[in-house]
Amino acid sequence: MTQTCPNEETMTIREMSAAYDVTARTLRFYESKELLSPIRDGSRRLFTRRDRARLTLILRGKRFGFSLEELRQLLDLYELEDGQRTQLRQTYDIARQRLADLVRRRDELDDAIDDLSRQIDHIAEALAQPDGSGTVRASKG
Amino acid sequence: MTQTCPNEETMTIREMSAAYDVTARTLRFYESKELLSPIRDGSRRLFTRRDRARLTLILRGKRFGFSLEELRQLLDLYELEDGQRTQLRQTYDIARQRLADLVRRRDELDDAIDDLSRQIDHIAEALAQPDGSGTVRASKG
DNA sequence: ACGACCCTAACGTCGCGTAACCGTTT
DNA sequence: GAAACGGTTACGCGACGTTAGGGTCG
Repeated sequence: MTQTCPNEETMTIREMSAAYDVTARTLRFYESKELLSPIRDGSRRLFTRRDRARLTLILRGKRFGFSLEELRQLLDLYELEDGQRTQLRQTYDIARQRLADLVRRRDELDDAIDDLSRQIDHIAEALAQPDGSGTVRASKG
Repeated sequence: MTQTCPNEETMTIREMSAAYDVTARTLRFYESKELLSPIRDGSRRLFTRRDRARLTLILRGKRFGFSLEELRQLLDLYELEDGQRTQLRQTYDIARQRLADLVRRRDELDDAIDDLSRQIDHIAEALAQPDGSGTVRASKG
């Protein structure tokens, strides 16, 4: 053992990927994008509490539709000066923007679901027909 | 004019992109993926009614969450022998699969929207605080 | 000779997955 | 000596965007 445990709070890449259900590749990728910055034990990565906090935010943020680049910027803002009014304001604004985007996306998805449901019903009807009365043609609108 | 108008029904790439609100690049890309097959006037593309019908389906399909490859297959099925039972069956099955996917995605989106809304409320509270009582820290989950 | 339009070819983007190949530790 | 972990490099996908460079009209 060169230095098996420099700090009880650190985790190996395996432990991280198990704990957060992401691949090791993803963790390395996030490091390369400067979203995480694990310390090193030789060549091996050791992820700190800070990395874990950031990863939590990253994974959440992704669910919100943030891009990794946007998340990096947000994390850096948090890091810079925590609780600072201006940054918080920016985060708030960006978050509200995102929310609006998500809602818009969902509405589109709703439309798509309605449309596809109707299409499926039409196909079902056509399938129920005894013979090829050939009225399936996809146009009409 | 070498052959300005071989058919009144054809459209140039510009006309297409204007009519369907897609870029010329997209149309060329779709041709390269064999989703469209415009005829040529020299090197220039002329899009036929058939191309337009297909593009309509493609753009719809994309809203349904179909990939271009899936759409190509579906279009080819339609083309092959219209109204044929087996193909219709396949289309139906694929469409139902897609629908399930879309619904799952929407549910996730709903969750994300709820989460983000709550986050925004928290930030709003923090912003309402008179001083930096520093309780913004993103963890807690 | 000019702009407006067209073309092809090919690299850039995003978020990783998936090898491939190598070294170290157990 | 082989399994199980770690590492780096680098190509692949999907759906185009984006130069770069050149041809063809009126």
